Amino acid sequence: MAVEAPSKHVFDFDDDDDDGPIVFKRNNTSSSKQNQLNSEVKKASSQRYDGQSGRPASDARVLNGQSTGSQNKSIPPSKSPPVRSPILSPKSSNSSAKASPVRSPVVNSKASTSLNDQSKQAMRQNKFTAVKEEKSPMKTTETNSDDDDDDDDDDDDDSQPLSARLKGISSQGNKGASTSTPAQSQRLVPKIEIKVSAEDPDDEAPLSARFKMKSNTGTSSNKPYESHEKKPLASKIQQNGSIMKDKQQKSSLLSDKRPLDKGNSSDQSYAKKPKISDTPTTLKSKQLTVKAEKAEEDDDHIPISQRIKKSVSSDSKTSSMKQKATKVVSSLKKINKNSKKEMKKSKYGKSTKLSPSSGDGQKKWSTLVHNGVIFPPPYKPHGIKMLYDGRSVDLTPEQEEVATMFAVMKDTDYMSKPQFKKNFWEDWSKILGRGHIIKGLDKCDFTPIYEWHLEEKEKKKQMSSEEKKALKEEKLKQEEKYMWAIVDGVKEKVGNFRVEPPGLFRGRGEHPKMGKLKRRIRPCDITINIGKDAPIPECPIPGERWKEIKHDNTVTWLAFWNDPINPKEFKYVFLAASSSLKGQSDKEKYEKARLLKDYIKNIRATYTKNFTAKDVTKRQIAVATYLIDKLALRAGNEKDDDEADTVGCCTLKVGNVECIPPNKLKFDFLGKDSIQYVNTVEVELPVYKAIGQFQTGKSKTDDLFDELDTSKLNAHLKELMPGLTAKVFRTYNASITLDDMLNKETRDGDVAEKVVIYQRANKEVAIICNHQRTISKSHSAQMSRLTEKITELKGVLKELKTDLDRAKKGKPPLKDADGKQKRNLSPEAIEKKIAQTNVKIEKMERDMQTKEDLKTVALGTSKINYLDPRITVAWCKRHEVPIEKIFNKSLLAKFAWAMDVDPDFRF
DNA sequence: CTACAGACTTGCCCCAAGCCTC
DNA sequence: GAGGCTTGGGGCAAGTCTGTAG
Repeated sequence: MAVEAPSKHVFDFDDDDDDGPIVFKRNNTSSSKQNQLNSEVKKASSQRYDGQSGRPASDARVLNGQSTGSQNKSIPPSKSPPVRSPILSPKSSNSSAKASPVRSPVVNSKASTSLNDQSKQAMRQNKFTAVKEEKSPMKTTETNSDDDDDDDDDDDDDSQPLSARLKGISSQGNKGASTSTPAQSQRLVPKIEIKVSAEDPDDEAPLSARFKMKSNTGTSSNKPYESHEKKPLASKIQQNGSIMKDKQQKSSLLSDKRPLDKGNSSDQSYAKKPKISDTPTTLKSKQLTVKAEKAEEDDDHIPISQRIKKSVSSDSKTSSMKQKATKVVSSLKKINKNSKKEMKKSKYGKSTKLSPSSGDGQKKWSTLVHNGVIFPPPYKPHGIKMLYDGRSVDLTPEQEEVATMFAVMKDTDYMSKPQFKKNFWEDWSKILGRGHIIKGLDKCDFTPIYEWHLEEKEKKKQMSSEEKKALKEEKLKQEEKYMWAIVDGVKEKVGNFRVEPPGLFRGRGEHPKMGKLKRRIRPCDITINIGKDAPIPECPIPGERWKEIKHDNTVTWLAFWNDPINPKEFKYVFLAASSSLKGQSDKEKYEKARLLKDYIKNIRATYTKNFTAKDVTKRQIAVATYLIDKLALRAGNEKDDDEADTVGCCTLKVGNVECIPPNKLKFDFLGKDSIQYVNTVEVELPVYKAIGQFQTGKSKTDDLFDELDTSKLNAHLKELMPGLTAKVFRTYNASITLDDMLNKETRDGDVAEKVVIYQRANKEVAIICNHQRTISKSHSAQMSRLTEKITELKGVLKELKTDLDRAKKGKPPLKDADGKQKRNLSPEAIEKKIAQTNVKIEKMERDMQTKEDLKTVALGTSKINYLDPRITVAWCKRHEVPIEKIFNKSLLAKFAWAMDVDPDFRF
């Protein structure tokens, strides 16, 4: 494997999975990004840590945690025990996964969602209302200080998540508002101080720790050989984490490994250079500094409710929990060690920052080694003859291949789409050639091929598990070498190293190109990006060669080819989500969103003021920003005619918005992936009026915001906050909603109950973001089965009650349905049974409700992309919920960078 | 300033595995 | 042990956003 080759010094280490530290290194190391990350990290962690450091206890803890912390942790022996049962984790995952996905191409799922919509609306409405009140903007500006964690600020609702507001409106509105006040007062109290320390037994620590280990092993283990090399960072990390205690040293070593600038760079970051790039940097630096000082105030941003909780709970329980949590997570921490260090530094040094992540043009890596990509096997003709006009037709392998692509899609919705067939025919007929017998699709009968396909599928299914296993291993063996890359000396998983196979284009919605042939990609289509000193990957297809070899370390892709459907576009091969490169940018994304917290008040004030601006563009920007903020709409870039006709905020058409007096707007449009967005919301009157103005004199298909496009909008947003773009609002509102809901609604209870709270918050976010899924085909069957079971149980209950009455009178129970005599039980025993049955019924009814509620809501997308994992990790630590209950294995790997967060972390 | 190229992130669905129930 | 349901991850389409050339 490629990996070994590079081996570079560094590499070797991998073996030990333990070296958790590696991860850190990365962060540090990675040059530009690293910096950023570092900086961010610093913030984030530092914030809490550093920032807090100012603060009493917590800080201390943190610090310790970082460097020493690990030691401390290690101290508690308790840990070890917990570590073990890895098993748990899997289960947990299940639990977490609540919503099961269903598929079926329903476009309008939304309709079904009506309920959701309602709730949404409610929420939103609240928001709106709330918003208005908030207006007092000003603060922000000056405030810029962002802090990472905390900032102070306003207590206003601004900081609050939309959801909060919304809710507030609906029913709960009060909570938010009322609560808030008190909260503030309390907020300072916070946290930590109490942190008592840690003694807690880590027992609980659970899974996460173990998990990590596992995962590592898992990954690595699979591979026979080197556990070392192979292990993904994440795993390493985790392991490290767990191990860490002892290992700190190691970590250091590791860090050393990363020779690249990185390590240093990280330092720099600490140092904080005055930002390079953009504004963001500046901000950041500011933030940092500010933060330090502010520490106390910080919480202002936090929704009151949250604060309250913090303060309150924080005390004893919290602290203890924290400790525990910490421990649990501690393993993870190790990972972060480096980061922590950085943070510390940052504190001191604060300042600098790194360039913003994107770091355009910035160096993303110093050395990059990988093995290129793997191609799908060549087509193997099956020789099954399709029919044309009732007669079997001979096809060349090439013609047959494309015919098979079509035949196999027989039972999909695409077959009912004329556009699909038309495009397919256009491409296939070219391959058939002019004089071919087949003159059109109408007389084609692909059934023989379809049936052959079904048989093949069935054969595969019927293979013995040994055969399946052998096949799997064979595949793994072939792919092994492509699965890993070595970035700056660290082995990282590659995301999509398999070249896309040929097929028919499955565009979503009414895509004009659906059905077109996506031709086979060959080596001569592929550009490889690799380190200068790395060996160029051997072209896996004999006699062919790569299109081009590049050594561009300002980008993260390992390879790309032009999309055969749209040659102007590219298909990239990137590292996996668990890689530190991706982790860094993920973290940066969330830090930016957190930064928005400091500016949001001002931004809202600004757009509110501009609802009535004289200048139309200004007014449109104001209204668009409002919609993006309140409804979490996407920016809405312009699209070409050869793409599906979907819209986002800036591309809304007049017909997509209906004004309903006195001040409601009904939105109905197809958004990304042609998912319908339907929502009726109450808006502030000026917004309502402005929309009306934008609509007058236009036809339904005209642009609502005719003066606007995403670049203008984003340019404006950047004036308000460095680095701010439309999509940041989605991240911000999603994360702050989660943070707020979790903190408001979590109560004492068992883990399962807390998980339900989490799911509910997750669902709220999914609704805000309009993350839908199609209703499972078997949904209604499942529901009726549940209903039946419940009915049955109720029958049982009734019988039991009868038996109970009789038993009390000393009579024997009645015979059962089969006429058999039932066992004679004591009244106590029957009562117990009744109670058990009741519990069962309740649980089933709850499950049913959940299933119904989530039938069109997809929770996964927000979890993966919008919810700052630190919120979840910190909450888990605070409430002693094993992180595995919320994050599955891949999310744990993806969010390795967040595991070490302080339990007090608030978005 | 616009259009386009380029580089990522986000998003839904599919499907093989694993899990659960009977 | 079979069959149905759930899950996790892969696949790849479809967005966002930045930089640059003209």
